[in-house]
Parts: sequence; C-alpha cells; structure tokens
Amino acid sequence: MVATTDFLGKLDEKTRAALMAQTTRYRLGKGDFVYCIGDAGDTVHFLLSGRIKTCKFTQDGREVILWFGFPGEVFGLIESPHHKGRMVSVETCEPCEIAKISSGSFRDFLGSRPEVSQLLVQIVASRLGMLANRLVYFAADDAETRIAKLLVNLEARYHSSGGGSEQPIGLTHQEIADLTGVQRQTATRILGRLAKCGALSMRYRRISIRDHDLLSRFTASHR
Amino acid sequence: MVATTDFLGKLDEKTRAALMAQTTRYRLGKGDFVYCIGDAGDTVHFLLSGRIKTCKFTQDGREVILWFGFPGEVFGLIESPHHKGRMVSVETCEPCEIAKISSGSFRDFLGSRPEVSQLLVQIVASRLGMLANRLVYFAADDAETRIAKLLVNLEARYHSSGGGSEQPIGLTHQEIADLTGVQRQTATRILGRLAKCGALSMRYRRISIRDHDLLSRFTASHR
DNA sequence: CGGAGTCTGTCGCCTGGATTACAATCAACC
DNA sequence: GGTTGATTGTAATCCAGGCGACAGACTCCG
Repeated sequence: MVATTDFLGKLDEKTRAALMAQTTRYRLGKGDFVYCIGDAGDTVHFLLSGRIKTCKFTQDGREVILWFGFPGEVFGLIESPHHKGRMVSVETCEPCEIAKISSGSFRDFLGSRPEVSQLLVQIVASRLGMLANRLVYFAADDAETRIAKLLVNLEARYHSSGGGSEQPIGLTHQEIADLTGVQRQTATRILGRLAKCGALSMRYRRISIRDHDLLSRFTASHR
Repeated sequence: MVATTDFLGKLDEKTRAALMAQTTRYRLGKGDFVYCIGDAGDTVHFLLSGRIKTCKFTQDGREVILWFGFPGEVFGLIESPHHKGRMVSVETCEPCEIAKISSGSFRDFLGSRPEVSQLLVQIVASRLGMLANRLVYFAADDAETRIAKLLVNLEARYHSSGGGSEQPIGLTHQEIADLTGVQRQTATRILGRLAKCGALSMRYRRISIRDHDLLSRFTASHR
C-alpha cells in the first residue's frame, strides 16, 4: 500500500509522466536547504529520492521538525498563493533528487485534472490532521510516549513494505529530539530504555524496531 | 481590518447573500456539540454569532483545543472529501447561531467562483500555519510564555477593532489550560502572576489585557 | 594513519509544573 | 434568598525532564 502522503505514487503512469515532463530536476547534498522561511520562491517541489525535513526554528535557534518527507512527496504547495514567502524551511537529511515546477505551470496542470486537485486537498487535510494529532500528543503525553508514537508512526509511513523487515530508521537522536520536543540527552536516555527492554535494537546510528507489539505498548499514555 | 479567519467578512455583499440563501440556519445552546469526531456528517458550517472551539480528546478524556472560532468563520471544510468522518469535535462556548450547507451544494457554489476557492485555500493554509506555530510553542516555550502568546494572539484575532478597548477575553481558566496544554491550576497561578505585575486585569471570569506592551514582554521565551 | 567533526552514552543537579487536596466565589435556578 | 454546580484561588509534595559537562564511538578526509 502506498503511503497517504506519497503524491507521485498515487498518480497513474501517464499523469505522472505529463507532470514530470514539465519539471526541472536538480540534486542537493546532505544538510542543504531547499528553501528557508521567508524566501520568496513560487515553486512546487517533488521529492524523487532521499529524505527531507520541514522545520521551523525557535527564537533561540532550536530546530523544530514539523514533518519528514519521503520520496514521492509534494511540498511548497500552500505557500504559492501567499505573498508572504515560505512559511517553513525545508532541509535535506541526505543527498536528494528533487523536481520542481513553477506554481503557475502547476496550476495549469491541475486545471484540466480535477481529480489531482482533489488528491492534493486530501494531502493537505491529512497533514493538518497529523499536525493536530501531534499537538494533542504534546499536550497529553510524556516524553517516552511521544517518542514511542513517533517510531511507530514512522515505521508505518516509511516501511510501508511491512513484514518485520527491521530496516533501520535513519534518524539521529537529535532529529528524534527535534520531532518530539525533548532534549537530545533525553531522547538518548529513552531510546536506551526502549532498547534495553527489547522493543528496539540499536547499534550506533542504526535504530530499528525489534518488537513492534512491545513498542506499541509504550504508546499508551503513562501520565 | 477583518481577521484572516473571518471567511464571511471577506466575501462581498452579493456573494455572501447568494451563499446564505442556500444555507439552513439553526441555533445551539452553550456546551452543545456541532459535531463530534467520527461523525459521518457531510456539511460545511458558518458561525454567525457566538464562539466555538474545535477540539480533540486525549485517551484519558482531557480536552485539547485546536482553535477558537469567532463569527464569520467556516468549519467542517476539509472533512468533506474524506470518508472517514469528522476529524475533530466542535463545541459551542456560548449560545450560537450557525448556518450550514451540504458539501455538494457548497462545491457547486464554489464552481462558478474561483476567487472564493482561492480564499478558502488561504484560510486552510493559515490554519496549517497556526497549528505549526502552536507546535513550535509547545516544543520551545514554558507555560507562562505559551499563555502570554495565547492572550496576545486572541486579542489580535478577536478584538480586531483595537484601540485599548480592554474588552474581556471570555475564556475560563480551564479553556486557557486546554489551549496551552497545562493544568488548570497552573493556568490560574500564571494568570494571577500576570495580573499582579499589571499586564492583565482580572475580576472573576473577566480577564482582560491592561498593559499590552508589558504582556508581550512575556512572550519572549524564558527558557 | 591521524586528526577533526559529528554522533552517542551517562552523570548529577535543580526547577517547572503535574498532582492532590481543599476552600472560597460567583451565577443561576428554584 | 438559599441550594447547587461551575469556576477560581492557594498551598504542599514530588518527579520528569531540562541543563551543563564530559567521555567514548564512529566517519570521513587529507
């Protein structure tokens, strides 16, 4: 099953080809920014390979990650009608291949394809829902629960292939901390706890879910 | 200036009349639910008078408020294309007058008015932005800062008339707590602190901003 | 192969705010 | 005008997790 957020994966072959024909492709290295908050850019982007993170920054410079993007995802969508510039920054987590299109051309492309517009509305709605859920988690759950939920969630989105693959979740402790709003040290401590009890397996920089059921037992709030 | 989220206020007279002509109106008392998470409803709503809150619930039954709606606001928009039912609950804070329309009729209405569709996209985008900001606040700010930001924000949205009006912010401590993810007692303590130093004036159930500049000094993170 | 840079693991201290437990106010409806 | 229920005020206790401070582990590159 294709993940909810995988836009390109949900287009049929012909439509995707038509879209791709109008884009220009480029590559970015690890840690590069696709764009930053406030940038004027008026383009829509599609992630072809690699992983990106959409983030904002706090006054004191800490990064808060809003969501991760995996191959197939669209981004830079909602800012186009705005004239206030980008609302978020997008940073690559690893070398990425990206396709972009001006929002004008994209609008034209959508003009004759209402079902694609419909799909986009659903994607935006699902992002709104995800953010709303995360807000609830922040308000209600302790750090351990938030991290467990994140891991389960990422697994569901990223390893859609499923089947106890035990692929590593390629995130650093810092990124997990930025996603869950805790200190990096706290993330390390909690991950260690989860590994010790057998829910995760961890070899330096290689976190993977060993026991899915056990882990999901931690997603029930302990407050 | 009309608040960003005031949909009806941004339509011109004629368009608004055309829309309203197709809606059915009804009234709800204080504390009633317009709809609840999971409901099947396929309607779009417009708040004519009163105040509503959009919320979700935690596993242990605590309410988390996503945003407040003031007169003129649309809601129930994004759920329509979904077949999973409502993603949130909407509850009135006081007696309300509401107009509703089936999402089919609304789609027809939009069909011939692309500029209104455009406006709706902007409204959804701005809500996405608001949620994203709140997420950052949760991740970065302490309780006092979050509450101060909330008050400043509400003032900006609600009392758009401006001019040191000192109208009370009609929220209970519980609602402020639900909006900022703190305990009710903590909200009370912090509000008391802000009142003692002169930023707010408080008489039972009547919180208003006395010194706007002083209050906004508390919105700079203290972490 | 050695040095620099980035990640990870671990400690101890200390504070913000959850939690528990009441008491006092106010509104509203008999 | 008194009883009921919602809202507010306050105070004592306790602990999750923020913060600072390092010491290892691993990677990458010259």
